[in-house]
Amino acid sequence: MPQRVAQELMKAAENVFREFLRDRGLKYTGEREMIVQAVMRNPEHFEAEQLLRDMRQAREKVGKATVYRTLKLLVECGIVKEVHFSNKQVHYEHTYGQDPHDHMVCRRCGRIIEFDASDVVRLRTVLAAKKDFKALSHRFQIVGLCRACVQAISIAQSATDGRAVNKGRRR
Amino acid sequence: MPQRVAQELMKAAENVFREFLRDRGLKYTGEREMIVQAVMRNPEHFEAEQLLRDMRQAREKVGKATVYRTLKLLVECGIVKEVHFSNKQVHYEHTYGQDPHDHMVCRRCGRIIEFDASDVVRLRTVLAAKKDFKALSHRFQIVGLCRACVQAISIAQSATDGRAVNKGRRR
DNA sequence: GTCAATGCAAACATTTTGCAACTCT
DNA sequence: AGAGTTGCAAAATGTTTGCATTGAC
Repeated sequence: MPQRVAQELMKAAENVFREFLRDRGLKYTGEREMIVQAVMRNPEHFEAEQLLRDMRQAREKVGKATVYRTLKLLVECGIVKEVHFSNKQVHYEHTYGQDPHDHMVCRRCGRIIEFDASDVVRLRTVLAAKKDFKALSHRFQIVGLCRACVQAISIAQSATDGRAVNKGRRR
Repeated sequence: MPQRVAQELMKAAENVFREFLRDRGLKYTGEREMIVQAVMRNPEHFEAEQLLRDMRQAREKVGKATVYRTLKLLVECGIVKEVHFSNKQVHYEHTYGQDPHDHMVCRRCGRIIEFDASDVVRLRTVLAAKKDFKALSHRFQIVGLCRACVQAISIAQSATDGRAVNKGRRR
């Protein structure tokens, strides 16, 4: 069943992309088709390099430049969104057919937890109004500790209670 | 008067940094001192290269690597915060002695508007609790249009009313 | 047939690192 | 004295670009 849904979503996304391209006089090439498909079958969050690896593993030959160029188009057309977690590379996520959400990022293990964005959307509108600003979108991440890591830390903590900890350590 | 406040803030920041370093067995070198000062006298938001340029203009000789290394320490110690506006390079801002705030970024002219973060802090706590997550900090930006740009656009809009616009354009 | 898209490699921009010389403490 | 720090230049990333060739419409 998820397989079926995924299939339909993928088709739908392909159509959206094709129309988007047609409207601008751009071409729906074989490469672009392969890339939308790869995006849609990739995990929720991915990076450009990862997508490329995935495609090459699937024996789909595309150039790195094409992947970057196409991702840009997919962002413009709203199928994919850029997310900036760390500051190394850009992360992408497919948003097509998904409810708007934002992320909590665990500082310790890197785990990503999604949550519904409607409260944030509500808040952004109120805040923007106060500054005569027109909010169109937002970037929001909550950084902290997931449950497992809170526990892990409190255990480590109690094991060293009363002793000096972490003094003089280097980077 | 702002000069006087700035002086005091700068001293205070220097002290915080010095203590932070001492606590970890690191050294408070001449270079590090120059860098904190440069940071504190720089505009609210800056990039590493900008800081370097600023320091060289002020005849303060430091290596690029040292600037990057020291900025990292300043972030750890809480005097400076990383902000990710675009995705080119990291932006920094000094947060020492400032009220927590977040940013609205105008999509058209790049203008940055700050706003008080307390509502966001409140919201992040509520949201985190629902997911068994412990919020420590957040990144939040509202992307949209500032007043001037909303106006500019609506004027441009009415000037081309009734004509086909922006079809078939390339990148 | 035309205009756009591709792939490659080279260019880029930013940040990090290895290492010998130096400097706080 | 000795651990930590510096600056330089080289390396590493991640992304973009120029251009000759190929392909969609």
